Amino acid sequence: MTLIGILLMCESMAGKVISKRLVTVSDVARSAGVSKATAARVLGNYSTVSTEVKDKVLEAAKKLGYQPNELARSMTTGKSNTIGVIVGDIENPYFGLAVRGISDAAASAGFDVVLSNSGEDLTREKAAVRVLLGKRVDGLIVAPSSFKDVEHLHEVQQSGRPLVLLDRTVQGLSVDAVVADDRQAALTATRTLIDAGHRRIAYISATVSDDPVYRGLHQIHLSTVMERIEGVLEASRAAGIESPEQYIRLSVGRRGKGEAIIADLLQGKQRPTAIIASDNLVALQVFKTLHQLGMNIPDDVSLIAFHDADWTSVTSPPITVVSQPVYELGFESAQVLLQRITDPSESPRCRVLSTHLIIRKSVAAPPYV
Amino acid sequence: MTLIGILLMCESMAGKVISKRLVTVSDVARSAGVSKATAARVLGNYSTVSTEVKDKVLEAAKKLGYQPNELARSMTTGKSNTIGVIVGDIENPYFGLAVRGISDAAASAGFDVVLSNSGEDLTREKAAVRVLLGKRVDGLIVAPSSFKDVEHLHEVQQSGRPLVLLDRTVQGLSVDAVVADDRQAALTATRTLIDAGHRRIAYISATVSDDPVYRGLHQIHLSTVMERIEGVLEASRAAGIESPEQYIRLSVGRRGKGEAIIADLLQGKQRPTAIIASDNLVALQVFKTLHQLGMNIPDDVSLIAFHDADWTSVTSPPITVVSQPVYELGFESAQVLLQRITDPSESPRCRVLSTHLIIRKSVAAPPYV
DNA sequence: TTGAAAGCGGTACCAC
DNA sequence: GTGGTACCGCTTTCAA
Repeated sequence: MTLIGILLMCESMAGKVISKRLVTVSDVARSAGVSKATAARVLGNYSTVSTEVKDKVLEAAKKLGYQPNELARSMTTGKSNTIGVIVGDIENPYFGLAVRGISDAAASAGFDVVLSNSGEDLTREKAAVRVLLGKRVDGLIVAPSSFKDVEHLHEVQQSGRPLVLLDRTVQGLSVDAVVADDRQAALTATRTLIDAGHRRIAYISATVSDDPVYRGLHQIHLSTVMERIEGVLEASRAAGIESPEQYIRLSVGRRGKGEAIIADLLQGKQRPTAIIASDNLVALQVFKTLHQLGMNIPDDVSLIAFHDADWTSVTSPPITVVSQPVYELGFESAQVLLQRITDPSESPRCRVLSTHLIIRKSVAAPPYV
Repeated sequence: MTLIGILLMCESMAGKVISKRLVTVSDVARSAGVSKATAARVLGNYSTVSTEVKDKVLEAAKKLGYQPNELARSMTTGKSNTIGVIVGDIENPYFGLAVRGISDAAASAGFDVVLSNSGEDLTREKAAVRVLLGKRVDGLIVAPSSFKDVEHLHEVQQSGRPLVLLDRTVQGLSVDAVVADDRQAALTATRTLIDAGHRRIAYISATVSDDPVYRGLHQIHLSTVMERIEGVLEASRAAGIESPEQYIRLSVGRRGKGEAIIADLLQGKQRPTAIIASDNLVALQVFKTLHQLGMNIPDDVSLIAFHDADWTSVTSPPITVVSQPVYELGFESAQVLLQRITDPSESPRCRVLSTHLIIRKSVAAPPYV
């Protein structure tokens, strides 16, 4: 019916269909025989208008198929009712779930979400920040791909729009953040393995690095990775394990030679007897590599993976995992952001959501102690 | 350095920090001692400006920390350089992957992506369409949650902005679409099971319905589901199987009593000997239920699942799957959309991307033939 | 309660 | 090559 209205209008205009020109407040006003201001008042429902005039305008609006131009609206008000989100990799179920948390929180507050994918690339992340800021989002949620280079995040703050960090923190910036207790999680996971008798424990991360062999913190760009490595090392050292860092490997991402790196690690003579995988993609690669090598979980190698993806319970053996409150991470970060948008006065806080270990069947005593 | 510029400016303004007011073209023009028009020309890099003036403007812009207001830009040009995307469930890795395809295609053409989540809810989908249209996206990619109710999609077309359907088609609307060959896929999967000796083949879908038992096509809202059911039934009938529809079940989604529905189905006296799962979430539930029931794959029940999620190869047994070109579905749909944005003249086409079966170990002969 | 008009921050067309 | 200015579609004073 609305559609018919549009068609009629278009055709009535000198007989030829004009589909480009959209219906504006002025059009509605003219059609309803009132001023533009009055029409605007009822269409944007602010101020007060007499009931009869209001009806008249509404009717005209419906007849013409009026749709407000949010761009124009945002331009005058300065608010877009939109929050920008920049994640590392939307293909990763981890972020998918977090984004749903964000969407849900935003939607229930009447906010829209604009999503950008940085691909864990700092350059793209910076570009995304510029774009989103350019679109005048009311606030930004970012999972920063580097905790070292934060100039662009600083610019967000300078623009006066609130910023919330998701999943990861950065250095040298006073900003709200919602993260998981990665250090503690790594500590717990490592201790669990140590308690089971392991002394050679590998941590395998997907984080990119020139060298897959860990040489030091300078290779690390993600706060989560750093936290976890520190957690692993702390637990190891507390147990008197010597040079535990020799078993750390990086760059085991989606597109790379991850399985080769894992195979190398497992074929050294002093091979690890247990592996902690930084996410389930890494866990998957460990699984496949182990299978190819004819090794068994948990008899030959024990495994603990970060992130309780739903499938980790149906493998054989089912995988012991660090369960992270991913949805909550997203939901909470959006909550914080919306709060800051409403009232920017409060000072930044870092919220740490806790994880817990879900014990399944992928951890056992090491093959030879 | 940019930041310092901003700070200086703010502080130089009567000593108090003014963070609200953003730098505009006029500000830059004034600072550079040129007209607004000239400044605009270099800042928006159109038309021609002498090199020296250009440098002067650029310098002033950098000093003040000018950031273009894309909203204003879009308003005058009528283009936002943004495409809107509405998917059913971003948490589903299937859509996550498709969205990455879309993002990649869009990014390489200099377009941004605004994402909305319908949650497979028609009302939310309609709202999302309105919002995105209101934000003046240049085009829309939608995975429609119903092929029957398409009024809102019609409105998109009426607005003059191109629309591309992703993964699913609708009825009564001439529109571009990029989908997989679901019917053919279901046909092939079913035949594979029939060839293995199965006569009682269940199709289990996540699509919501009041009644988990299939009574007829009127329960179905998704074109993909319809296509697949038809494929299953056609292959079954061709093999002389009687009333194959008795084994179809619906509503086995994330939040529901999916496992109970599956358990019921498997405990009937004429239980199916093979199952086709509509996605890997369903497959997962089948896996778990079977395990609880003490049944084995493939000895007691054979399984074929739609979507080759990475984990389906590490279960035991690894699952035979219908591999869908999900990333390509997204990438291609964006390509088509961008093409339509550039040149709206061509008439709509439906592109069907082909799937293929990946044989693994979850299919065997039925337990008793 | 209603109307007229001044912006918001750009673009684009017009003279000069 | 540059400057002046009329828009884009809406919100928001300010008067009437």
